[in-house]
Amino acid sequence: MPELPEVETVRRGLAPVMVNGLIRQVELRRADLRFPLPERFRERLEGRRVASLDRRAKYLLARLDSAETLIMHLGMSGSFRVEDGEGAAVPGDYYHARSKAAAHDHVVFRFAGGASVVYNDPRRFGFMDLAPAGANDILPGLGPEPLDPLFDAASLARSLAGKAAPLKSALLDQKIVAGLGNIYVCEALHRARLAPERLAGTLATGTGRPTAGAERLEQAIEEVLGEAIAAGGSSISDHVLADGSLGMFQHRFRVYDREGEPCPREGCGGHIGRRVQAGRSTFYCDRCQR
DNA sequence: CTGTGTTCCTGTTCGC
DNA sequence: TGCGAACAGGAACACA
Repeated sequence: MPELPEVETVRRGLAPVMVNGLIRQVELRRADLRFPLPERFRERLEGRRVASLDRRAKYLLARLDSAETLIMHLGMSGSFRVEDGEGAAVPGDYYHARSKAAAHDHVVFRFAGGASVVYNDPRRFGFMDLAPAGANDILPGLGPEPLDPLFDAASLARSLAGKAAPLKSALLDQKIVAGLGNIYVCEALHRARLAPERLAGTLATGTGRPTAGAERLEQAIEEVLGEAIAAGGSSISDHVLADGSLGMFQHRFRVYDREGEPCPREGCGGHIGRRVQAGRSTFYCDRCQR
């Protein structure tokens, strides 16, 4: 489920509970998620205080006062919710979250003071790991953060230079830009008026100067991610905020899951098509994306 | 090295 | 209504 905006939304929801919180107890309801949980997972967490909760790409990183880092990835269907001491949710539209909960609650972090953070993940594509103290390059191979000022059209064009892969595949590649998934790649390409099957290398030039297409794409990525974060992410089926409420950006999709509808671009007159690329559905306007 | 296809798992939706 | 097939936001891995 979650791409960068959803993970960032989750981070903001969890931060008030987790940051400076003391992990009193960890309950594991199974020994593995997508991968086995790391050695001595409970022992390394219990009694530790969370110094900060960061996000890198689609990963949540809880820095502990032991200098270890708890790495969490939500996979396709993972979500967190916050409960108070009695097992009821903090205020919010909890009903939605509750209906899916319980059966797939895999990990519970209980904090001193009574709040709990519960990880739920029906498909179990998510995972958690602990990076030891002093580990450098905790998440190797990830490309730039798209909302980092260092990410600009020139660096994007450089990353795409020489690539024979279609833009759709290239943007899903976390080494090129970190944090985009199927939805936001489709949305960014539409905003940039670039066809998903266009070859990535065509956005670079020999001179190192970015093309107009690369400029538009970089702008579109920043814009769509920023708007999505402001809307609390997109709730397709699983994404909920930590208080159980829903993200709203799914109502603002221009192409994703809109096959057959008219292109929302003013004066375009095209229609939204769907095709499978790299095994995933790609939605695009058949007229204004080139 | 590059790019594509498969796979992990469960739940929901769609067509007959 | 019931049932099987297709499909779903990710990413590691195998393979050509």
